Amino acid sequence: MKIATWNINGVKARIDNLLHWLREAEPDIVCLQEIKSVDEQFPREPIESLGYHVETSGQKGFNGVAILSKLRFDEVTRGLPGNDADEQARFIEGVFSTKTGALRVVSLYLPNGNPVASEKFAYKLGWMERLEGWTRARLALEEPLVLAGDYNIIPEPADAKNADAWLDDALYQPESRQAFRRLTNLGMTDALRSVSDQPGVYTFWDYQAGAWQKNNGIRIDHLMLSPEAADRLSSTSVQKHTRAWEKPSDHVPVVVELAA
DNA sequence: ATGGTAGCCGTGCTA
Repeated sequence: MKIATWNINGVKARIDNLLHWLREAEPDIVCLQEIKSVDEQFPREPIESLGYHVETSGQKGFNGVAILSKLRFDEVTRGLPGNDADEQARFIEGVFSTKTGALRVVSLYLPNGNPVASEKFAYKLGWMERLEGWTRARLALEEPLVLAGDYNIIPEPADAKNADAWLDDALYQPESRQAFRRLTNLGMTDALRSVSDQPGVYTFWDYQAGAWQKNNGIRIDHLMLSPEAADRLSSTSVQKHTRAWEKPSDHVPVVVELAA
């Protein structure tokens, strides 16, 4: 079972790349972020033609998440609970039936939070607090759970080419990193980190200032696994080659393979 | 080096 996350940075602008990658990598479940599309405009037909079921939570212009799955959805839930005033499309949960039981997969797009001295950073921290509460409740189910997405968090210095350059950035604030660690402390496993703690594994390279050419990247796209999912983790992969494609997203897909 | 690029949608906002 191959489960992927990819911040696509505009699904309509990226549809050719997405279809090419789906054919090449053949993932079973794909979590997309920043689809930047309303649900009605999401290019679902060519994706469905490749054998995927499609569930979206979009909004106009920015944000928006989706899950593509070769398995049928048993349940779909949109939105992270805990703030009725929050209208940003950043969270969608799908439940699937596998040979070994239920599998829960979330596609999340955590707020960027910049600039730090703004209500945007407070929104980010509030969102993370809600995510922590949601995760604690879901962990009580003792099911395989994959929380996949763009966390907009650099967990450790080794997750940036030049961590010092991010000291004033919301992605690398102590509060952001602490909130990420709280997910780990609840029992969630950072899939990539658990396979290797080698530095220099990045998932995002800015379009600006030749970041890709200089390998000036950061690791901010994460798949967090419940114990029941982590027990089945067999491999991980960062699909770095897609960053060199024509019209690339600034993020690349990250894939985990779970046994059975 | 306080710029630079990209998407969406409309001439600004978000990242």
